[in-house]
Formats: sequence, structure tokens, C-alpha cells
Amino acid sequence: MKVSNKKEDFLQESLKLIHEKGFKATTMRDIAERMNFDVSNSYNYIKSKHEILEGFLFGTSAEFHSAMDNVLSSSYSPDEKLKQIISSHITIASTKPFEVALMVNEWRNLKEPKYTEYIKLRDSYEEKLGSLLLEGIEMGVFKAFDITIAKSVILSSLRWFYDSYATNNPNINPIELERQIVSFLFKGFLE
Amino acid sequence: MKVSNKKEDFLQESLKLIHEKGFKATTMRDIAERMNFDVSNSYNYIKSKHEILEGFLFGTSAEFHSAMDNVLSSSYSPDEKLKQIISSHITIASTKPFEVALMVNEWRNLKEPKYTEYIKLRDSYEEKLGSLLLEGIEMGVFKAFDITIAKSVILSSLRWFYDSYATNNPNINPIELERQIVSFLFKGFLE
DNA sequence: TTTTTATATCAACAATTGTTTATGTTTGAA
DNA sequence: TTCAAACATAAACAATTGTTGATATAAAAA
Repeated sequence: MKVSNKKEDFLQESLKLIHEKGFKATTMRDIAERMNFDVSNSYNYIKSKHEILEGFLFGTSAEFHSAMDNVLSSSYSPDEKLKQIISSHITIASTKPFEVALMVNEWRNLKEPKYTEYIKLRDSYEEKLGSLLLEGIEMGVFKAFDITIAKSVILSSLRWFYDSYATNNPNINPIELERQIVSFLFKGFLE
Repeated sequence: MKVSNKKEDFLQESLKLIHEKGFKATTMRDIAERMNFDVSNSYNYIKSKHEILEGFLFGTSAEFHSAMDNVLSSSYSPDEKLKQIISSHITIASTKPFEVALMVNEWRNLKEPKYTEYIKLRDSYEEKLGSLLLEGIEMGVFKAFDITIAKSVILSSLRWFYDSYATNNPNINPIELERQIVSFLFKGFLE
């Protein structure tokens, strides 16, 4: 069993650099410099620059989908399911903040056909959440809000805290974060 | 009084192109092609490519600050002030969706010292909101939540709907949008 | 030992980029 | 009519980019 893998090192360093400077602004020479070898050597580990981005985006997307699917196929009630989804968002963002940062900021840099493929995954994820909200509304657990607006509000409420884990700031306690966000979304902040 | 201004046309076309392709992916030749003139002619209207981005970002930022300052210095109660802030976000996003899109997606492309300057404006805006939340909590109008988390949840809840106005989609009715978002944030969506 | 496999460098490529310089034309005001 | 401002092009620049090919060495497997 390997203790360290040079390709994995290369990808992790790429990930951090792309997070710091953005995908377009990060050059292959930048990455190679951090790895202390020549640019050309990078191509012993990857086929192209875009392959790096695609790997992370589709990999992390699959994690989100997997978590969502597990929750939806459980026997929890809609509000409990929503709690679970919030929880899995926080778990993924706190353990893989750089990967999530790429999902939030760099997906526009995908090239066709990967771009369209990725959009479809995103839409599919949103639809899954939409179906849960609809179910909750029909069961009288959630208020009868516009599904599209509700979906967007919930997802954007979950799209910011990766940053706290990507920086060296004093991290937000994930447990407390979950408690507060659930409370916010469920009951609002009016006293 | 001028009916049409060529520089303004140039900037608007730049704005749309940057929104479509991203700042880095948009070349000066792309913009010139849309204007049906040569690249070099662009430099009769602007000093540099970055000047375009800076103009829109700082201009729209000033609008947000202005709206925020007017609200804060009014005699409304904290919850009414928050409603006003939400309202002004929707107004700006629905009338200037491309400018807001640039604020959301392209601020990372600013160069120093504009970059740091912009971050300061952003932080200052967040602090203004934070002070309002604190005031509301102390007055017992808002629940005693973590200010940092509350700030982030509120602002990210307001950071998605520009997209509906930037595309040709059937637009979301701004009045109804405001009603739903206020209801969400104030009372949550648990029945 | 022999032979892959992993790791590395050097040199060069074709294309693209933002920007400048020099120069020309059109237009509207004086 | 004169003249300056606005509007336009052609040509070139220096730098940067992702990627390839040829080649070399070190490590691991056979």
C-alpha cells in the first residue's frame, strides 16, 4: 500500500492553486513550480489542464448526489430529510472545502460537452430537492411556497460556508452551524 | 442632449459579453467584433480592459451602499429596515442584472490595489448589515443568532435571483419575490 | 541482471493575448 | 471654410499560454 502518491500530490496542489487564483489564472507552470519540477512533467500525471477541473467537479458532484439519494430513499419525514441534506452539505463542505469552492466558482470553465453534462447534474440535483419540498408541502409539513424560489433560497443558504473551511480562519463549528441554519430556515429569525 | 453614446454602447456590449463568457475568457477582440470595429478602436473609449470591470463593480457597489445607508439612517424599526434592504436588493438586481452578475462572479479578476479596495467595500457592507442585526437582536425583534452566520445566510439568500433577470426566461415577479423572501427569512418555511 | 515503470528536463511549437503607434476619415461646431 | 473632436484601421509588439517530442535517469519489478 502506497503512503504517498505523486499524482495525488499534484492534483491536491493544483486544487489549492486553482482555488487561490482561479482556473484560468492558474497556469500549468504555476502548478509545476509548486511541485518543484518542470511544466512538461505535469503531463505524466494528467492528459490536459481541463482534466484536472473535470475530475474534481464531477467527483464532488457525485458525492453530493450520493448523499442526496441516500436521504431521499430513507423513511424520514420531509422535514427530517431536509435536515439531513443540510447536514450532508456541511459535512462535505467542511471536509472538502477546496473541492466545493471549485464547484461554486469554477464550473463555468468547463468545456463542451462536459459543460452541458455538468449543468444537467446540477439541474437534476435541484429537481431532487424540489421533489422533496413538494412532498413536504403536500403533506402539510412545509408552507405552500413557490418551489423554485424556495429551492434557490435553501441552496444559496448552503453555498457560502465552504469558504470558512478553505481559509485558515477560526473555523465555524459544524455542529453549531447546522443547528443555526436549520433553525433559520425552519423558523426564520423573527422573534 | 445625446440620444445614443458610442462609449456607452461599447461598455454595455462589454458588460453582456463578460457576463456570458467571463472576464478572462472575453477578449478585447471579442468585444470589438460585437461592435463591428477593429480592436484598436476600443482604446479610444477605455484605457484598459480592467477599467471596464472596475467601472461596473465600483459603480454598482456604490448603488448598494447608497441604498443601505439610506435605509440605516431612516427611522424604521430593525425588521422594517431589513425588509427595505431586501427590497433594494431586488430592485437593483432586476434593473441591472448584468452588473450584479459581474459583482457576484467577476470580482476576483480585479487587480491590486482595486482588489483590496473592493474587498473593503464588501466587508463594510456586511458590517452595516451586521450592525442592523445586532440592533434588532438587542431590541428583541430578532432571535439571538450568531451575527456572522445570520449575515451570510441573508446575503447569500439575496445573491441568486439576478440570474433570472439576466436571462430571457419568464421573469420572476419582483413584488412576489420580495414577499416570499421576506416571509422565508422572517418566519421560515416550517408550517 | 534485465527490463519496465515512474519521474524528470530541455527545447520548441503555434496560437492568443492586451496594448501601442502611426495614420487616416468623418463629423459637427466655430 | 476651418479646425478640432470623434471614430476608425493596419501593422506590429512582447509576453504568455497549453502542449508535444525527444531524451535521460532513478526506482521497482521480473
